[in-house]
Amino acid sequence: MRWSDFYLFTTREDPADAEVVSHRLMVRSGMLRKLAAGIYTYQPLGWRSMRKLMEIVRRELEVAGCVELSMPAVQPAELWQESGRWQKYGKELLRFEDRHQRGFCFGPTHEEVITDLVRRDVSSYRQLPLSLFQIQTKFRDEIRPRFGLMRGREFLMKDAYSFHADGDSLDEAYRALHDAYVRIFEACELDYIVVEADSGTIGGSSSHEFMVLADTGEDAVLFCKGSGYAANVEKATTRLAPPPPLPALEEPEAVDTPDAGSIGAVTKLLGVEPAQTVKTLVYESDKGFFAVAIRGDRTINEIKLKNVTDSLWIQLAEAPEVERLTGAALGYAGPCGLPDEVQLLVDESAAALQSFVCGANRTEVHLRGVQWQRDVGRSRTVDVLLAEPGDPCPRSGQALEGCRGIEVGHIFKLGTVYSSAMGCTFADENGQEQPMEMGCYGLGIGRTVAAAIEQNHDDDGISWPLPLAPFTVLLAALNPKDEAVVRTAEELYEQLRRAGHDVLYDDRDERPGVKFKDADLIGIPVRVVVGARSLEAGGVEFSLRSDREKRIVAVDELLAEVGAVVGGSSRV
RNA sequence: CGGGGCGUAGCUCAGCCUGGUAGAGCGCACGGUUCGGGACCGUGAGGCCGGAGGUUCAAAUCCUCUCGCCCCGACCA
Repeated sequence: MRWSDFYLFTTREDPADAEVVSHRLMVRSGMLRKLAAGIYTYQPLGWRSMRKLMEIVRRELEVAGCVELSMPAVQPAELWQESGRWQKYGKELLRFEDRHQRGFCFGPTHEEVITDLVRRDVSSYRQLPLSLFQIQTKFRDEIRPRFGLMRGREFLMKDAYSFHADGDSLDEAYRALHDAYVRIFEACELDYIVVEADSGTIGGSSSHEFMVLADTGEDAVLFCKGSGYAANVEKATTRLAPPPPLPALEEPEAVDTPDAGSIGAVTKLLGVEPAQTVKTLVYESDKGFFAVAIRGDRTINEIKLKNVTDSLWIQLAEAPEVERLTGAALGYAGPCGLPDEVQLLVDESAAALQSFVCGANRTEVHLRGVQWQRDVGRSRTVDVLLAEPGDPCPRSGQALEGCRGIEVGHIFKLGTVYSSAMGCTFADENGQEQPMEMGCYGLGIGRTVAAAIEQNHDDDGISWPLPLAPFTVLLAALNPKDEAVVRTAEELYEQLRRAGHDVLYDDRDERPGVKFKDADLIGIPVRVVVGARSLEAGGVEFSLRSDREKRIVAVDELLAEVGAVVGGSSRV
């Protein structure tokens, strides 16, 4: 491709509204342009990288036995009402009506559509298992789109769905997709880890996320090198060591604790460790009020809390509400003697304490020597603890390490959640009707490309991993008025093209400095510069974006040099 | 939705506090000098100062309302 024929316009200045590197560089390099919040045009250069990734994804999914199809972006409300998600999905689901006032939404995901398709076509165990995928534009009306392609509203996603007669078959497909994802991210040369994940509104049992490691990642991950355990903090568990026990008392003792509405103040006043106390927080949800008791030094994981309470939404109750329910000022809530309308949940970390200090549900009073069995009413023990770096690994007991990641892939075992709700059934060997076991497997196309930039850039611009580079070779003719330079460059351009290389030929009438700066910015892996100076030195200048070490290569050896780095043809 | 910030030329921004009728750099066009790391000189085009209302002799500037965008939080494949 000749630059002069291509559609590629770089900018010198950073865009005012871009924060993270990938967003900034994609805009500056002419890959991406915002149309509205979270909605972008992929300019030709950006689209080429997306296409490279899509080809890798297609290749590996087909190896894993998936078949490509394409489903509508606009979906009828009835399907979503049938699965129950028309109510459940919230404001992220972009809903609208057609001219006949029929309800529609712009698909944020396609479980309903695919389940509807398969239930119409498939009726026997003999037709199973099946795996289908598409690469398609989704829309989620995110509360806060940000970071360019990392969290857009409209975005490209590869989504795959599998259908099975039994759980073993689902396990098999799940593993096959897992392995395909591994091959995809390996092929992209990305640094990533696979973590256990919360399954969110999609629902279902088992779930793993593929995280590209990056400090700008939106997700926090905990992992243990010893055991291989790795989980999103939303999901991560730990095995906390109990604190030194406090002496048992005959009965709880009320202590005046003026101005001690926080764990810090209470522990100071009573001379105990935060870990020897229990703090109680009151939550409000669509399932009513919950008091959550957790060890005083720890934080509640609200994702886990939402899951264990099976609620659509849950949030800390407002102060007046808390005061009404506990009969005490904020900061003095405790597990003893709560009204019936409040359900008590006790985190395992708190349940493990034999004798502890907690709020008395009386303003400026705490209790000490409280014991669960003896002093606290009906409660449910749950895991709602936010695990933190340094906590013991649930498998090996070694300290967990923390890092941040960009979620680029997420795979779920859905079980029969959708097939049951929507009557996607088959006849088994005995002629009995059964709901199909389902899996679903997402992979963010734009997000992966953005993640690749987060991981591969420097102060001057992008440094593409070869497989995702929009072009693999940049050929620059430095002085387009110098006949020898132009002749050599044109000849090399033809040679490289004929050899099947994806070559961008910078034939613009620009000063050398501009060409070099642009070359660094757009980050094509292999750079070949033809200039009067290089010709004098006996050839053309050859360098890699990754190290930028330049050397002169004879014109007739260039093809071999490029081939040695790039391999064979790489065109999209 | 809560908190904070920003909307002025294609882009990045100054001007606003203290009202007097529009600026810079980059980019663009033309001419000249340059030509291996975002050149220089000259000339020029380009703005309903996000929108609506108000105050005022006079509003980019002050007030009210609105729309859009960004950041933090809650939320999310």
